[in-house]
Amino acid sequence: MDRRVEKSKNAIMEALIELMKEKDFDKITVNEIAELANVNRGTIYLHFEDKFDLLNYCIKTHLDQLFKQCTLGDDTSQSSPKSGMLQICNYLKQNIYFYQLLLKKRGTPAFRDQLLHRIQEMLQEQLNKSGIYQDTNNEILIQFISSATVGVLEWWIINSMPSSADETVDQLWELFEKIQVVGS
Amino acid sequence: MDRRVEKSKNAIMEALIELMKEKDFDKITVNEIAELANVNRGTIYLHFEDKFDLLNYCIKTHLDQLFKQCTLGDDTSQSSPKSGMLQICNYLKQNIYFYQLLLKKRGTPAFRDQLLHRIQEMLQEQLNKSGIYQDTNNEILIQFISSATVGVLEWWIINSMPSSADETVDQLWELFEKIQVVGS
DNA sequence: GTGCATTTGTTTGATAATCAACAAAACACA
DNA sequence: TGTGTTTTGTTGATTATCAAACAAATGCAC
Repeated sequence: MDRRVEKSKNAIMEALIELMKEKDFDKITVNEIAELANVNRGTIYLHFEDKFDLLNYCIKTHLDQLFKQCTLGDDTSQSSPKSGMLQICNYLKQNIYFYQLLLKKRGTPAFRDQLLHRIQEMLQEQLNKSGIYQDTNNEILIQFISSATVGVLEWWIINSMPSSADETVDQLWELFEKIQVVGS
Repeated sequence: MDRRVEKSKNAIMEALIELMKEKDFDKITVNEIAELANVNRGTIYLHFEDKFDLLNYCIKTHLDQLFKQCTLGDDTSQSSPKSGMLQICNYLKQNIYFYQLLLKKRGTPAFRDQLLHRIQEMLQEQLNKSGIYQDTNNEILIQFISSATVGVLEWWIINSMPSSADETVDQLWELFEKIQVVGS
């Protein structure tokens, strides 16, 4: 990708996030974003459909980073689903401000949706690998687990992570074991 | 000025300064600057003759900022030459790392020269205003005072500002009074 | 509602920055 | 000294960004 588009996109994304710290998403004007990003307003429309497209791209980029960083450890000895989840939690912790912002502020169910989708994909992959639960309806199972997981993560983030990452994942895994979706 | 050239120039300048913290000026390659600035190498040549031109521009920009900020207080009640010098010292203090870098590292007598020149201009203006010493040779006087002043500043900066700004300016002014270049 | 101001998307031509390639200069080193 | 490598400046073709202007849509006060 051309240096220029990368720089512009980054500046625009950062500007949006910065502005979202101060005011509601739909109170933010494209002009403000352009100004803070130090970019011509037209440049924003060059890369994004509109404000909403920009927000989605923003979220996507951050989730990309999260999942990339967390599957990066796959080549090490530790690559169990549980350690993957622990990595995710630790990454969330590092960027708590950003994720809290996206979950607390209304107007961004898009974030929850994308996160849910990612978790579902991750689970699907894990299930295919492990081969367990081959006989049951995977759709329902995935829906069940992913919703539960995202719910817990959502709670964990919004409440400023009252329990430690390890503790949280441990408890989560205990529940999984009870459902017998992971080896007890 | 076009947004793009400002952004590029700033990135390039910052990159050079960043690199000068680590290695000697003439060991720095244009490629490195471009890389760190995240700018095409050609872009550097678009704005600057070469490395040396860039360095001079760097220094000029920073001195511009210094003197602009320090003559900005002119509309307030305090605008005496002494308070001006105090402002300069305080500004130098704020950016000590940068100025120390330029004075300590060899290969940048350009900085001392530019600073001296600025001080001389400043003095010239002050002398024209006040009208004192009309009868003596202004050239020599300016040379004398500016050299002395820059010398003191140089010492002050290189030695990590061992005395406070007020203290330093007070002492400097005491000497000026002895030469009767300012009212005692 | 009516009018006024702001915001949105889009378009224009002009310009800056990009990449890739190049020859010449400077450098390293056997 | 000669040779291979790095760095330097420069070039040409292409793309991204710019500023300014515009009509349509939206919002807001009265």
